[in-house]
Amino acid sequence: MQALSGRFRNPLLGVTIYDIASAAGVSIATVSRVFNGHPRVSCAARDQVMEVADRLGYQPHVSARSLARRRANVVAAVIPMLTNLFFVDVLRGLQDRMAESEFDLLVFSARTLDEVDVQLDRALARGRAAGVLVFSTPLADARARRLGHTSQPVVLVDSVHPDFDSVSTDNVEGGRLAARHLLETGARRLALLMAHPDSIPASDRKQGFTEVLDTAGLDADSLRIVHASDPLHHGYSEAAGYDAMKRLLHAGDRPDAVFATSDVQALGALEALATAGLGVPDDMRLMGFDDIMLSRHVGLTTVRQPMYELGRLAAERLVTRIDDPDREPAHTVLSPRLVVRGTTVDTTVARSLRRIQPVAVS
Amino acid sequence: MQALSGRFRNPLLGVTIYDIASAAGVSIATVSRVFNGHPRVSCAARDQVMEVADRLGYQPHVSARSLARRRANVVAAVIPMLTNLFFVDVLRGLQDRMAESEFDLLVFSARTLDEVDVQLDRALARGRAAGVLVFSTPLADARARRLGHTSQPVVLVDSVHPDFDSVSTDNVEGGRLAARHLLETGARRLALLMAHPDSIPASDRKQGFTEVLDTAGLDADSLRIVHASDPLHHGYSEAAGYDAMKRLLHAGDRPDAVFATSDVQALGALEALATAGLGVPDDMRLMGFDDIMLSRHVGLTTVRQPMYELGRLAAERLVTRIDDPDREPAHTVLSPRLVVRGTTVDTTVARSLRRIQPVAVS
DNA sequence: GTGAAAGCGCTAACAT
DNA sequence: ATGTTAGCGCTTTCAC
Repeated sequence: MQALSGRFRNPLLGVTIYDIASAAGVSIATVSRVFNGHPRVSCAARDQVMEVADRLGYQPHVSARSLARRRANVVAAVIPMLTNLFFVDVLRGLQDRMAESEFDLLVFSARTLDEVDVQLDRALARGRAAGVLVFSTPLADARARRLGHTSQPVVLVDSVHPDFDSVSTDNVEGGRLAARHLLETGARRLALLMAHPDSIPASDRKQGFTEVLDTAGLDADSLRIVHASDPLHHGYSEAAGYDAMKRLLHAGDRPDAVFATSDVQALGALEALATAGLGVPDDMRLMGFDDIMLSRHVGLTTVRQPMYELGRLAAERLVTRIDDPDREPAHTVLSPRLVVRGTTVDTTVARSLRRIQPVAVS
Repeated sequence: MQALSGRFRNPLLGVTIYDIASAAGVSIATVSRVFNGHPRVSCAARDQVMEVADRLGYQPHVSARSLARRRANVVAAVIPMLTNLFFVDVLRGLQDRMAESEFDLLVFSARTLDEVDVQLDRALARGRAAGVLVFSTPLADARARRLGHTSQPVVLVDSVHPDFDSVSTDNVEGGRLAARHLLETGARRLALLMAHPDSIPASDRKQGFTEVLDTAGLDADSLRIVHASDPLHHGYSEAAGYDAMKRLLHAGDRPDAVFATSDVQALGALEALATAGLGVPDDMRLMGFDDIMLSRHVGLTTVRQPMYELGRLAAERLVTRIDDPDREPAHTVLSPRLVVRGTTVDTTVARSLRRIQPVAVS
């Protein structure tokens, strides 16, 4: 066995296939084949290569590999508003699925939807990622074109567009669940705390919500709608909820039930109510959307999105599409579920309900 | 201006510097120089190159770049227990700082400390990352050697080791703050809800905690210590806290104050108390550590770690070290802060305290 | 089954 | 200031 060749450098930093090849007495092609599970290699050669590689602590160089293969070994996730606990669970699902694949996960987070475009460009950089997951981002023309112009597989999470794979929750149905529940508790003067009006999920929830109210025969006056004033996080923030509730209370003619388009908003609203000295659910019923971890502790009634599954499925879909880029876009829609807690019904009732419908720990 | 050369492929997929060079009538070296901000290029050439690159939608290929430069364009963060809300805030700080740099962020999460080693290997793969951030991971010999053997810059977050840069909170001091506060509320029969005994942060908090009790002259009998039974998440979980509190109550001789080594544990403990029909703070005082977002809503007294700053500083430190790998390891220790809420003192008092010491929104 | 050789797209040292 | 050229470490034909 001859000594390591002239290519030898820092033994820890740069063991290359050349080093392995010369130490194992084979060509670099054989080494490469061994590391790519190529079938046409003799057992003898394979064993020899593996032994040497092990001894020298060889690791393939990821950039060299992806350059030669013309395929990146990471996927990118573009996530606006990581502050929203919603994304934490989704991210977990994503992580878990990706850990099983050959891909690593690049995370780009954005505080506003404008920042999303910047991060999207970073994520779509040539050779950067084998695929991109785009979270909760309305795909107006410019952005859709940008995504369409790339040959990279794209999967939309929590938003929908005909040209791309998507995984989302049935937000319209979620809105219906909320409306039905509030009506069932006896509420008649309702209010809707909206996120930014551009937000597709929020609009969908609104649609389902108002649809049920219409069907129930409530007139237009019985629903008040308050929009988030702050564009930050697209209105999905405690501050936005707090502020919206303040304005709602200030306007007089207090509603008896409020549906916020997200839990974070609802929590802000809850604080505004506490500050105003109002009790929940006695003075006002309140519910949110998402079922983030916090909501269980606070006892907030909400519509649960299967967040972890959302992340896992999205990752699954992306991996599938990377392997087969030419399939038709598929759209997966998950069902939301009502979770009744103490902010809409008397707590003793809520407790017994909770016992029947235990909180899922995903 | 001649047409694109034979190297021309998919106009969207693979515009290379060769395409730009021939279209702009310069050499590839000049194109490269323009894109690397090299000073010695004429304005004319620069403008011409930029114009063409813009028109053709050129983007440098990241893998090719990092291969040629011998430097990756991403940094990796290895994060155990992403479920713990603690990490969410740290991650935000990280993200914000990294967005300002040339580096993108690769996230590796692990559910247990064993998984950390697997993810660490992925993160340390040759050519993968320009640097690695390792979160909350005890660096026993094997792991420290593994990290020492790589030439990649490593920054420890929430743990300390002489060989590496680190950014952490003064956990011993945090433990002291907790003990002093509980003593001040009049508590005399104390209990400590520990995470896994291997956890360095938890041990440090314990050390500070017991130190103050000793100084105050409490005998050994007045402190009961319960360890997390479940190794998952290293004991930093609601389930662990719930279980530990159950065992504590079951053992009889109820303590009048409990310090949990993390907020998530404290929340679990809180549930166990509620289930047992015990009130807080009347029947028992309870406090945690971290000050995750949830704690404010629940009204949990706790010791706040500056999580966002932890993330930001760690990122800062890593970027610095990548630029200058030979500097001495630096250790930054941030100060924790007591945050008094309703689980240790009567709520009206807590409210007035809160007014004086408003919750920081980082 | 194996090796030689031609790239992958870029950077950087060396010329001029 | 600009071009030529030799890599970076790997994959992948194409011969044999």
